[in-house]
Amino acid sequence: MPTIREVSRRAQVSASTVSRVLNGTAPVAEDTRRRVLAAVAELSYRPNAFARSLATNRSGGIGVSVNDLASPYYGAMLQGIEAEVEAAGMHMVVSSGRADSRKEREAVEFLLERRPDALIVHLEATPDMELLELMRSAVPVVLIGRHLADASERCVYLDNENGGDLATGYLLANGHRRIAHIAGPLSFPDARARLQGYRQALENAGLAFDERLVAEADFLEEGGYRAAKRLLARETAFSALFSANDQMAAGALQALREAGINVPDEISVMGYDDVLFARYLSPALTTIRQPLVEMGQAAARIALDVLDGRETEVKRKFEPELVARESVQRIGQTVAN
Amino acid sequence: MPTIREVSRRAQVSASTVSRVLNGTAPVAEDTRRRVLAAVAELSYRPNAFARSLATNRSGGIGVSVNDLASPYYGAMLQGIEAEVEAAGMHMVVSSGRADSRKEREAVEFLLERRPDALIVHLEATPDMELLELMRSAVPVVLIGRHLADASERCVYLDNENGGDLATGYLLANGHRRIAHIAGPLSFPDARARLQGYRQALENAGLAFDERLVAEADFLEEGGYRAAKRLLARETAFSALFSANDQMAAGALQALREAGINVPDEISVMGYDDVLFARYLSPALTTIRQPLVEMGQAAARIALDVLDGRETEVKRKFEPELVARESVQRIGQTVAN
DNA sequence: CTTGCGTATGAAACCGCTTTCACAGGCTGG
DNA sequence: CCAGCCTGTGAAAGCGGTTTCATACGCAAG
Repeated sequence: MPTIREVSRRAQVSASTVSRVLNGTAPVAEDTRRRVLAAVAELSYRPNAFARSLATNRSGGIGVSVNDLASPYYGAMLQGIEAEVEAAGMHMVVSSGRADSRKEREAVEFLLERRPDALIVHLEATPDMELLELMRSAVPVVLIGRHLADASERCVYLDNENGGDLATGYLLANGHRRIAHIAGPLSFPDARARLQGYRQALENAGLAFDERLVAEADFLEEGGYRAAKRLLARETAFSALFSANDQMAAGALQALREAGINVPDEISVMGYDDVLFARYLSPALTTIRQPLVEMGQAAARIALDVLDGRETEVKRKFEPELVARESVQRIGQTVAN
Repeated sequence: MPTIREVSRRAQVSASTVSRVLNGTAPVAEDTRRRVLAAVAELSYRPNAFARSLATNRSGGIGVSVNDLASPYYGAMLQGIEAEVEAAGMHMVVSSGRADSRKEREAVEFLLERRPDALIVHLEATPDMELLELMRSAVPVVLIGRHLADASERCVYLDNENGGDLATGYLLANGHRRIAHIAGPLSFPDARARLQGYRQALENAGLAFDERLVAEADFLEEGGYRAAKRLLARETAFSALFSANDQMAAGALQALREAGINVPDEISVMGYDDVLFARYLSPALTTIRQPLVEMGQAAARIALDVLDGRETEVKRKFEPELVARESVQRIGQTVAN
């Protein structure tokens, strides 16, 4: 591996000059500049990233923590983050927190040790207080998928309460009155907000909240499957089911199928997130779209803006959007097959 | 941020000693050791990762390149890699190559610039020659999901030909004779091998290969959907459809549904990969399982072993396994609903 | 013809760690 | 009793960049 000094010797200049040419930090005579570039090419020189980091105190890395690398939900976010980060010539260091407060803390610690220039985190299990403390640390932190009133300008989030309301409202508009809900882990703000939106919509429609219609699960397929079974076992009739995310909805669909219940003829099902596979479920899942890729991009853009000391004007609050497909149907109606 | 020198002053020792305590690179008297540790704690000192990297020429990072961060396929692999890499106290720098030979090259270049200690790459579009050249470079490279005869010990892969054969054989065993195939991009070795396995199985069964039964697509849902439509439009009857991956199978399922064709009563569908959502499709997808998480782990383990100069004894070649669910049915039979 | 300024460049300090080398002191074995 | 060897420690030399500071040069202004 050639060093900057070797390049400088070959180009008959000092190391400083090579550095200046490469970084454009000071004017260099056109002639010198060409010699340097030629030497760089001939030796196929690559600056040593460590040395550069040490000198500049910049790693060029953005630490990213999400819950689960294998989930389509986080995958979409990562994709958005990656696009922006790499466009800025930086890279992502990713680690997952597995939705456990201790593990989340470890993941953040882990990333911080690598001295990233900024952190983009999706932390669900970490309490607000701890989050605020983290955000006071030296490295800029952007929160994704969560809103903290005290750090609003560093949060990219979706109005989940509105989303829950939208989902439930759509079911109500289709004539449903007995609407079950599979909630996410209620220790997560997202899950609570969606549940809250659900209650809100019921209330607005003059319907009483019935906790026998609610089952808490874990945002995973298997959990949704089991939650649906529990709901069914309670023998509290319902004509529609709103799941707090698509993954659980997929599980629920399976549980209903196994129980010989036709969706949407007998029970309508509503998801949340609009992950990629939602449209390929059968029936294609009606759901609430979260613009995950865009949210990832926004988070990255904010982080980069903060790093460069720019005042950021990126959109932070995203609105949920209903995506009507086949799994919800007007009550009483039956689709001809 | 305290430096090692501040710690050393506080503990009344030299910086060397602090370094030795922290890294365990040389024996240190128990008493000194305690003083150092105390000073570290009091100052909440964290070694500067850049300086350390510069001195040791080790970044502690493993570069990982996959095609698509949002796909369940790569997500599972990443998960496996992450587990091993973090257990070894290292981190992942990830970048995606988007299955395009130029972009793949860029992604690798990008990672190499960050001086990772090793590279784990899933490169589909890059030609063998270029791959071999990459593997001759200074940093250890592990190939995942692809086999190069000339670098076998650095490849973690699945026997895809066998997988294609297994899938097709299962359909044959269920009495199917007219079996269509949605292939992946034939520029990818994986896709070619699966197609080859398909031909192989047909041949073994004494059936002629009929290219009208094969449609090439892109490994994505949408592509599978369109490929299935094309196949249907050809009016070449078939009773079973083998898709080279689950994502395309999901799309195909949708196309068949739209065409009013019942799966599996009229046409059986076979996937490949067993990604998470496969079981939640309707009908639940019968598929070929690729142990993606394990393969990711194996790749990481090999990389770490090479780094430590250990002779690795990790399994490299994985065997496909059939997962029978509901989308394939014995020909002529009809499941009671 | 000075003076002064702007431009282009080099020397050297510095970033914070690891590691080599030297050495002191206490033991061991011949 | 002394040579030789451990064990524990410090000083200093890197690692390979960036950046500050000084300087040389050319040219315009006085």
